Amino acid sequence: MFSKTCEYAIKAIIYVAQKSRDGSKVGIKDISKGIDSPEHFIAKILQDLSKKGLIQSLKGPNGGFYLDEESLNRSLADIVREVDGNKIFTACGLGLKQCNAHKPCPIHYQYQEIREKTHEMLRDAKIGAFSEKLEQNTVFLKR
Amino acid sequence: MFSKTCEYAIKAIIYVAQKSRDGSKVGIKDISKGIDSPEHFIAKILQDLSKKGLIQSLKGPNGGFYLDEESLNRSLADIVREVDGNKIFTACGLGLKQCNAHKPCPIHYQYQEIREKTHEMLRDAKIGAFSEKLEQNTVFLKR
DNA sequence: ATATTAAAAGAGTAATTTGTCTTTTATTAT
DNA sequence: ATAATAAAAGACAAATTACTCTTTTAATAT
Repeated sequence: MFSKTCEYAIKAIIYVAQKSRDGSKVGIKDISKGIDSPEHFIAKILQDLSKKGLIQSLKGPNGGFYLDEESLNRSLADIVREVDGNKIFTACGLGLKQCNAHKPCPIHYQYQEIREKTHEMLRDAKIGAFSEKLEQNTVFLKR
Repeated sequence: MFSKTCEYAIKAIIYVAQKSRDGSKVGIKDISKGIDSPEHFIAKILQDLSKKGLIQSLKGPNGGFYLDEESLNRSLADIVREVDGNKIFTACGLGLKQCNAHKPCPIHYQYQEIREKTHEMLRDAKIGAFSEKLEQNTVFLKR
């Protein structure tokens, strides 16, 4: 479904969203442990997301990653689009470059439905919405 | 969604299904052109599928690939399972090793639905069912 | 029997994705 | 100002996926 990079990105952002609710900032080590990902790898990923404005950061003591209001209101679809591109929302299931109602692949219409459902699910999943469930341990980011 | 290998496998099998309806056999070059794939690569893939019994082959003059009755009655799900494994039907959307109703990831239930729809679509898609549409040019395997 | 045909097998290379390590830059507390 | 902290940046390394090329084996037609 998603690349490893994208999986880590999603988990990291959800993790930071919850951990920085009180205004504090979250360090790489904390994040990497919290989502069970390679430390330097997630560092790279967050640098990219930071450049793209999907996460905020501050260097130095008491520095770390956090999310501003805008970032909190984003959906998983926004993250996925930035990290994996929009092929998951648009590409043909069999890899055809041109695949549409006029010249459909054998699974065009069936896969279109799945793409739409996927898009819907990611669009409806707002970053900020998971914090409470994480807090209450009714959803998890590792294991 | 699928690996390149799996995309080629699906297209090749559907192609062979149609082309060998009259009892003839289809050569690698023909297949590779018919589905627009690298010739030697699809050769490797078909060797594997042949070992696994998802496609039949015969060497020598007038040899090539074809599908027996059993193979024609298989679904795309069977091919996908053999080529990419069953992670597409079972794995967690965020890559968690343990992810279930008891310890769900943030998108567990939503993604479960998508997995089920995907499974359903592939299970219902029988290899033999595409031949007529291909013949009539209402579905396509390349471009 | 022999030449021809076409898949099977094997041994690579190339590209992409995933992950690691080291150095630099920015921020803050003292 | 200086030391400490933590992200940014850059250069690799490993693993996986995608693809290529050559040789061998099996079947068939003559």
